Amino acid sequence: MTDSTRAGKRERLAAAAARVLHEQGVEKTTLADIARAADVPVGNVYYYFKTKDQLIGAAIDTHGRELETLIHRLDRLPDPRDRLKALVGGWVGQSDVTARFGCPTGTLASELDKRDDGLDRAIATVMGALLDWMERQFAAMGRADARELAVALLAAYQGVSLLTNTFRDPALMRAEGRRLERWIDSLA
Amino acid sequence: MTDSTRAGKRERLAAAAARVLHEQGVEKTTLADIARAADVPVGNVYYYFKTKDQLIGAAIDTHGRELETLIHRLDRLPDPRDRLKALVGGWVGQSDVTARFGCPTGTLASELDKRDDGLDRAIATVMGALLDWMERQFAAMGRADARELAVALLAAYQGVSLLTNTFRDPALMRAEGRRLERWIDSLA
DNA sequence: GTCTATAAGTCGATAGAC
DNA sequence: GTCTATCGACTTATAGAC
Repeated sequence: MTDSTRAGKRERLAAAAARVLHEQGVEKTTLADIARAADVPVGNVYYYFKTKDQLIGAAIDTHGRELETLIHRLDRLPDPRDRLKALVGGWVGQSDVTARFGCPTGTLASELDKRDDGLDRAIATVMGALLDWMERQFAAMGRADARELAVALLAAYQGVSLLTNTFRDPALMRAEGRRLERWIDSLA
Repeated sequence: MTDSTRAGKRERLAAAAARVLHEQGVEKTTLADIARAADVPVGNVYYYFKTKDQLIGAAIDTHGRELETLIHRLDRLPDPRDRLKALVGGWVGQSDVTARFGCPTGTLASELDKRDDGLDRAIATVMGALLDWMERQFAAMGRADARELAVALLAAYQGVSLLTNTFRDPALMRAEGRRLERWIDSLA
C-alpha cells in the first residue's frame, strides 16, 4: 500500500476521532466507534496509533488546525472589532450543534482534565492560542486590559455553551451572542 | 442494624459520591472508589443503591440540597445586589478548588449530557433552580431583562470556571469575579 | 502492510454464605 | 442486614495469519 493511502487512513482516523469524541465524549467512545466512523477495521487502528491516547492527541491536533484556519479567515477583516464580532457570529451559527453536544474545545478540555495522561495540556494549548488571538484584537482596539477582556469573552462563550447544552436550548446562545456584540461595540 | 445506621450509610455513600464524582469525573470513578471514600464494603453498595445510576442520582440530590442551603443564606441579605455579589464572592472563594476540579455543577452537567440515562435532566433541574433564583434578584433590581442577565452571569461563572480549570490558574477566577462585581454595580 | 482472532484486564452487577 | 466471591460484559491492546 502506498504512503498516500496510509496517510489518508491516518488522517481519516484522526478526523473521525475528533468528530466522535465531540459527540459521544472521550470516556464513552471506544476505538471500535472511531474505527467504524473512519471505515477502518478495529484492530488495524493500532497500526497507525500505538495507544488510544495517541489517537486522541491526533484528534486534538486536527481540531487545533481547524481553529487556526478559522482565525486566518477572520484576520482578513480589516477592523479588529469586526473580527471579534465575526467570531461571535460563528459561535451563534453553531448553536444547534452546541445544544446537542456542547462546544468541541470546552467539552474536550473538561473531560481531559479528569485523565492522568498529559492530553489536558494539549487542549489547553489550543485554547490558549485562541485566547492569545482574542487578546491581540482587544489590544488593537487600544484596550490596556486586553487580556482580561479576552478571558471574559471566551468565558462568556464557554459558559453559555454549557448552559445551551445543559438546557438543550439554542436560543440561549443566540441571545448571549447579541448581548456580546453590543458589548464589543460599547468598548472604546 | 438499626434504621438510623442504615440511613447513615446511605447518606455517607451519597455524600462521598458527590465529592469523588467532582474530583475524578463520572466515568473515571468506580463504585470501589466511592465505597472506599465512604468507608463501606464494595459489594455492599448494592444494598443501598440498585444501580450506579441511582447512586449518581443521590449524589446530585445531595449537591442540590447544598446549593439550596447556600441560597437560603444569601436570602438573608436585604439587597438583591448584595446577594448576587455575595454569590460571586463565594465563587471566588472556591477558586483554588475550581482550578483543580472545575465547578461541581458544571463538570457534572457536561459529563452527564454524554450519557444515555436521564441523569442529565436531574442536574439541569439543579442548575435551573440557581438560574431562577438569580433571575429573581435581577428582577428585584427592577430589570426587565432579568432572565437574560441571569443567563449571562451564570454563563460567565461557568465559562471562567472552565478556563480556570483548563489553565489551572485561580487568578483568572479572581479577576473575573472583580469584573462581575463592577458589572453588577453598574446595572441600574 | 492489512486485518482477524484473541489475550488480558476492568468494572458493574449478582448469588449466596453468614 | 451485611459482606465475600464471582460472573458476564466490555474495552484496550497484541500476536500472528494472510
